Amino acid sequence: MQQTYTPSDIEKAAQQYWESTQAFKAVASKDKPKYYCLSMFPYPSGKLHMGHVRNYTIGDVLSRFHKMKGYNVLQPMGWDAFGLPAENAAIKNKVPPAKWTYDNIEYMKGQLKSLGFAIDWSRELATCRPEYYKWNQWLFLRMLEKGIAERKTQVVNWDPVDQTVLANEQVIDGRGWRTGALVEKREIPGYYLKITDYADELLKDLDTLEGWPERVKLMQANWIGKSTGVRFAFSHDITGDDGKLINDGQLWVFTTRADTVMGVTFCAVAAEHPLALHAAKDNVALAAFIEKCKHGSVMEADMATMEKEGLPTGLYVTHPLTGEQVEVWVGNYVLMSYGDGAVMGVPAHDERDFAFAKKYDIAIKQVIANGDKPFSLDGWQEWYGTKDGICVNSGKYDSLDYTAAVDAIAADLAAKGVGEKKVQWRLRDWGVSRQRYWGCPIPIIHCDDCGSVPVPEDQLPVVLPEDCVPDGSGNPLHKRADFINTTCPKCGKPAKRETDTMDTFVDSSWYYARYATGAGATTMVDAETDYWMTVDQYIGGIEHAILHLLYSRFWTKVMGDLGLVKYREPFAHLLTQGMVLNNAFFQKPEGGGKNYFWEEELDVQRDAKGLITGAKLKSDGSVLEHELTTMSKSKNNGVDPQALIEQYGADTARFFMMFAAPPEQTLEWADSGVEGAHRFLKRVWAFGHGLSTEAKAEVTGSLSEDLANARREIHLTLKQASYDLSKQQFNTVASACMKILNALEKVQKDAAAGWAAVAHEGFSILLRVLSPIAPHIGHVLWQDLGYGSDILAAAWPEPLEAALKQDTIELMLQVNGKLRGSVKVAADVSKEVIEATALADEMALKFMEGKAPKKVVVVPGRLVNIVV
RNA sequence: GCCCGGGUGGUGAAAUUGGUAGACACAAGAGACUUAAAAUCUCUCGGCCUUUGGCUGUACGGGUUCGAUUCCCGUCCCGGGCACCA
Repeated sequence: MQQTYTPSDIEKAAQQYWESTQAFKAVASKDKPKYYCLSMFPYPSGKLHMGHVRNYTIGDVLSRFHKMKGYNVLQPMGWDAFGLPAENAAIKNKVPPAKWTYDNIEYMKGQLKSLGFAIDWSRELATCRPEYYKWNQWLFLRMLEKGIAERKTQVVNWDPVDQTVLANEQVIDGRGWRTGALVEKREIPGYYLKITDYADELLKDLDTLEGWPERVKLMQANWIGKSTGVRFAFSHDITGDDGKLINDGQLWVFTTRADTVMGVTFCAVAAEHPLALHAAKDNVALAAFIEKCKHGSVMEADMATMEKEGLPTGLYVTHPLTGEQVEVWVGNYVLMSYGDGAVMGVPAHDERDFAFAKKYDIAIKQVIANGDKPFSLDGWQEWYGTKDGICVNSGKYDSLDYTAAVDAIAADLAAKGVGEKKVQWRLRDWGVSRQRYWGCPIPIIHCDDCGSVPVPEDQLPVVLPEDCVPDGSGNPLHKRADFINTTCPKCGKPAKRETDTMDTFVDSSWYYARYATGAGATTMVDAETDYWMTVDQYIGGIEHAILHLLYSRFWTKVMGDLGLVKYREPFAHLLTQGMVLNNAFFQKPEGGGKNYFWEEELDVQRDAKGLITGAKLKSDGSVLEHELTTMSKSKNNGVDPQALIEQYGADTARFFMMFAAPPEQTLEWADSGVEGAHRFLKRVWAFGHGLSTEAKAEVTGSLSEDLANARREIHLTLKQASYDLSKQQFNTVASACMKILNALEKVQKDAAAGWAAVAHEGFSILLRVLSPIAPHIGHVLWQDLGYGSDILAAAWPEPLEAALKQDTIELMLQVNGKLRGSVKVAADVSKEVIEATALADEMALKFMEGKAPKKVVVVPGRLVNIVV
């Protein structure tokens, strides 16, 4: 074997071996338990970044570990290939999104292959291929039939200059990212999937997901947001132009605080609410305010932080319990699309209403008391808003607590026929229509006579033309007569195709099932899918904790209800990988937004601790701001792993990435430890080279103390590493590899008889623990040292009790909880003997200062604490 | 603003989830080898002090406990998500 460690040769040889033996081709088989290990597929943005390397190395370590444990492993890979960045690239470079995407896929696939991942490439898919998205369309049509999909109106960001719908990401400080024009809210028709019909099951089934992190389940539960409240109506006799009562003379609201209904002093409605529009007809100021509300953001974060503003309508409604007249206001914080587009205002017991009432001088009426805490109008107190209190100033409801008051008030409202208890979900239906070109066409044909007609199944897929070049204004499909013009499937007259495409979350909601179908499947899923599903281990970024994972769970349940699959949940175990962060440098140009620059374009100043104190553009010296954020194409801060792979090899890149931090932890990227990882692999190689000429033998008989200690250290470390692997804590598995090598190197080669046996035993353990992380060097050394032909077929090592055995153990000695020394005792000694030994210890006596022990705490195998 | 995480040496981190704080590394410093450099190897490395010893120390302030990085309450800071980025 070669004397020097040359990753390029080693990695080529190992990869050729895997390729020629089809080592990672997954074949359904009942002989072994199956292990479906899935990493979230990448968006083909151009190059891999460190987040990808982290994600896929984690998946690969788990895949290879399970292969060695005797599982039938499936690890597939594919491309989340539709999306906005391809259109942005098209605008910039005048290249069709399809070409850009396919070129990126080809390059990134090469990068993934060079990292030596144990992927079954025969199952590769790209969501922009008709043979894949055909089934999006097919399932969408099934959902339409079942009433799970429906057409209604949606609110979008509209750029009036480009005449284009903007994604939230493209709205910067209320303006279009390219035009700088003030963005308007606009209502347009679109398709929704009724995920709210599944809210209950999506919430309940979280309890069955034992392999999911608690925090993700908690986030999903909060997102679904089940709350029980009361929906009730204020009455009015306001008539519209047609002479009829607006909304049948009822203003409906929903509240989770029905116990405070007696404290209502105003109502607030959304700017688009019929009462608001009615009042605005002869109120210029109100009309202007409503117009202004149209320019607000549709994003929840903006809604929650913006200044709450409102205007009175001059209209009054009647309180259903008190009969009092309550004024209706228009509030910029009330959403028409949420509930009934109206809310009750209880300033005394809702922080937002309190601020609103103070600002506009609306009455504040206390109806909840907490002990004898004084209620003051001066400032908001935390307790005003809590549910622990009793009703006051509430007539017959006085002295009731929260639960009793809600029950009584709900009953009275129900008796009058103007209200009822209602379960309310925070979760909203999933709007899937996108006014964008590079996505899966929605299979609908619009006919002047027949309306919206589903495309017949035998005409699927509706194929997206791949040669369009978007220019940023409107959807380029509108200019494609060959795509748009068709005939109505119902009446045969000329008709137009829907040009909206589907949300890319649709594509990623079921790809895991498609990987598992057999080659050449003629249905969406097949019998082989049943063998592989569910996914045993899913790995991906924590940023997907809610949306993608919730949509996938929903999609699975829909497929289940359509009889396509038997499982109700797609992912048994979930590992949420921490994000890889890097500094991003930007300037804020006039008109808002952020312009990002690559660090190479800048001079970055740092203080003695390495913290960034400032950054200037090399070209003109202008000053930049910086933030620590996720690596992404749009922020010009992604670190391409290619240079690392070329300089040090894939094994170093993988090993370093695993060593740098535990997988779930956020990682601030710095390559300062890469050298160390590489040095370690060089030492592994050198040790293997030295050992390759030593005869192999079983460890027998008694060993010298040094050898026995080294062997115990190795087996102890192995035990810890196996435990760490079960916890999916790979950074300490990597350091375990280093500890084993340190132990092996520490004993002199000629120290004693039996050295070679211990060294071979230890080194073969090292290679097996190391190989899931650094598979190339593991594979080649395993062969070169003659341990076997394929390390993947080798059994996972088990620590030997004989090697771990110890006669005496050392316990830490504490006096009053402070470390004062240690005591050595026989390993099998009783608590009483330990106590006696400790109390007789010189250091113990010194720090007891002659006082009698009050208590002696003995923790077996760890410590003894004398309390005086 | 709301929901979910995180904060430990100069740096990345570890601590078998209440039991020796800083394993394993990186960086730095000193030394060995070398004509020299690289590579490699050895040693030192949280802070303070009166240094074969002691005090102190896990963002900050309290609490529970024989014992707290770990559990509880409060505060500050950082990251993720907030429904059209993926």
